[in-house]
Amino acid sequence: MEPSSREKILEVAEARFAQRGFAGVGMREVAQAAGLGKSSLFHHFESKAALYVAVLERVVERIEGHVLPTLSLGGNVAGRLDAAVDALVDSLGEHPTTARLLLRTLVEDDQLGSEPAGLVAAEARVHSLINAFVGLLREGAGTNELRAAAPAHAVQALIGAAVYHFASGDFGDAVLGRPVFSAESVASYRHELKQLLRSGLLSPSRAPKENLPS
Amino acid sequence: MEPSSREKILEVAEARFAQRGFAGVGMREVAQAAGLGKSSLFHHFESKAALYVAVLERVVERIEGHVLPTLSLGGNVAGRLDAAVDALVDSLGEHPTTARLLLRTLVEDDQLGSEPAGLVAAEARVHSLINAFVGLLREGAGTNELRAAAPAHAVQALIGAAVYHFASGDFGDAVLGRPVFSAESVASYRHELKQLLRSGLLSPSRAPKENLPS
DNA sequence: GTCTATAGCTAGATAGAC
DNA sequence: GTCTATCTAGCTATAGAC
Repeated sequence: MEPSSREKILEVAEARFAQRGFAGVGMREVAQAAGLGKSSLFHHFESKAALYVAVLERVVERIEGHVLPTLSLGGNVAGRLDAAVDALVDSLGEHPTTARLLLRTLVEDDQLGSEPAGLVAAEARVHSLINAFVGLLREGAGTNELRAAAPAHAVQALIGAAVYHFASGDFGDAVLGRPVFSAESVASYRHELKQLLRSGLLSPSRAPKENLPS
Repeated sequence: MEPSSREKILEVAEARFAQRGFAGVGMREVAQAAGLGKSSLFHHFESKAALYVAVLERVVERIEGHVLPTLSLGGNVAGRLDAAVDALVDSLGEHPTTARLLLRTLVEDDQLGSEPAGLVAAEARVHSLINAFVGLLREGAGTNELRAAAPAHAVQALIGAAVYHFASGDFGDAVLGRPVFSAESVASYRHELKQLLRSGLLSPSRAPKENLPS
């Protein structure tokens, strides 16, 4: 079946908001790309800010759909962390605009004047996901399965590594020498990120004590 | 001595571009914050895009000022990587808008219509810095000092972890429970990021072989 | 649910006095 | 080097016919 107008609008709006941000996109442009007149767009979404929030909610749902199920798994912390990281990477690697929109939410304040209904809720859901990662690391540190790191800092690094990579567009393609969103690249990054979290970069043969200065 | 108009403009423009992006900031707003009329601003910068490029150039210089000197150091790869990561973190932690502007450059395409002079050059300088990190990791993999990772993917993770953290604003403050840019937080993150790159998250006592599934 | 028409405003940029 | 005044074009949003 062909998509409803509402779905078509969300689709093109997501692509454009991801590329140029809230302020950089006009309602006229979105309407045209969706094959509608501008006024018809305001029939489906009462304001530009409401459209943005609707786009953001879809993105958050996409990520939650992957990550939430992994949080109720059993097993040791390392295994659950692996599963959660896999899910996060998959959710970002699956759709080329997810990471960019998430990053904008994390990094930009304001943008939409006079916070519209739903924005705070969407941000809270992102916060909740982040807190799940922090809790996991804290648990691992408590049971001594992970080293006594600063869990909040490690989670910041993890989020940055995961989200930035899939938001890096042309820059990322140039660094990799191939498309970030190719199936092989996504699989490689999933592996590489878990490996980095597990045991860093040093060769196992030289790991880790003899390289620690003090 | 008090700052020239040009310096004052660059200062306020950087703060606003970092917060809301190129399209989200008006010349009127910048002028007012700099204590000038809008037309005076166009006397100093021939267009909004030219102003943005000037802001970006300052940011790139700030990062180069920290990182470039570390690239000519001697010693083993792990030591040089530590020095480069320290420099990167310091350059981002020193000024609260550096990371956000760098992130926008890495993540956003287009924005400024019909690329103004200097933009391509600034992007090339960022590329060159990234390539230095890739080269360092490649060298370490060649001498077996680092495990045979995918250097490009590892660098993507490193950049994301470093840049995102200092761009994460209120979200980062909430995750940490204290300001991202406090002196202690910057020092902690510098340490944590190096530690993560060196040996990951697992406890040294359980590291790394016995946790690898295959 | 889609359209045309338009209101009301702000944007980037320019002209020219001082 | 700063200003006021102005141009053109874009914006979000609304009114109301069909």
